[in-house]
Amino acid sequence: MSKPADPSISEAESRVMEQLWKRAPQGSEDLVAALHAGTDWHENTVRTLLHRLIRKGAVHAERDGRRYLYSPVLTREAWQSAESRSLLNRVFGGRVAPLLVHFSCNEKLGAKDVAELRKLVDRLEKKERRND
Amino acid sequence: MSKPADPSISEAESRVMEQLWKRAPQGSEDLVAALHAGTDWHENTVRTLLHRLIRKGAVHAERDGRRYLYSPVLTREAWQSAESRSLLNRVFGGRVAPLLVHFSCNEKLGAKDVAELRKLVDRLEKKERRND
DNA sequence: TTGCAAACACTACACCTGTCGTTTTGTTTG
DNA sequence: CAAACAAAACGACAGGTGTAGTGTTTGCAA
Repeated sequence: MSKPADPSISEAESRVMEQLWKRAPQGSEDLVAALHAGTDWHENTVRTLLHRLIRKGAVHAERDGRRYLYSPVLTREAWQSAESRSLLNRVFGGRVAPLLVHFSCNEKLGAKDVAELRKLVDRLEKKERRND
Repeated sequence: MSKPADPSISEAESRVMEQLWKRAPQGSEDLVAALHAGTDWHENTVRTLLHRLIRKGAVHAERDGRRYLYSPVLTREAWQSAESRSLLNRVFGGRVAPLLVHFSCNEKLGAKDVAELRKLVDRLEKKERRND
């Protein structure tokens, strides 16, 4: 039943995960290439990060002839959830509203974003009325 | 003109900042007491964190007789902004909407939160209409 | 079978963090 | 003034991170 994959992924490690979330499984050569465009990491750097991710249970490696194919175990959604929750607790005392207000006020929201938000609020209010 | 106070505050350090944001200036004794309730940190731990915060430019210390009084330089808002932006970029590719959707869907929002959100959306829409 | 390059594994190292222990120093008081 | 004490400064140490260098295995070509 393999541990729940401790999601304490470091910044650099998350870059590797991003590649794996885009496409999997991948050999390290592809990963190195993809990451070299954008980070200039040495190929050993990528391998080290892969090892650490495997040790953390976030990535799975299976042999394929002379090399390995790597796949993500931790899902992007689970990671986003964990990171978001961490921010929420660390920075906003666990309360969602201040965070939403902060983002809405301080980040530029396009019309699309606002529309999205409005739909959301509508849904939330409907749900609320339903089970009050 | 003192540097802009690199906001890379660690988890433990932020606990100290929280105390200073509540009340400032404070002597280390008060800080130690306040933090001991809740963290069980040794008094030297708190002092070390204070020093690191000073070195980072996030806290200012001024002599007061035989001890120091500490005050925050970095504001809570600036810190929240920096942390939020970091999450946004690291985890959500810099796009706000997915983040808002994530929080709204995955965290339990109380009626108060929803009301808050609604006011927000109203304001945003009004602003939008005003300058379109 | 043997040697080679590719792919992988192991080691390194400096800096950050969490968490104190130890030494210095500036004050207060006998 | 000197001893004692408290506050602060400095040092420490293990574990994580960013970023690689060096050693080792191995499937394949000759």
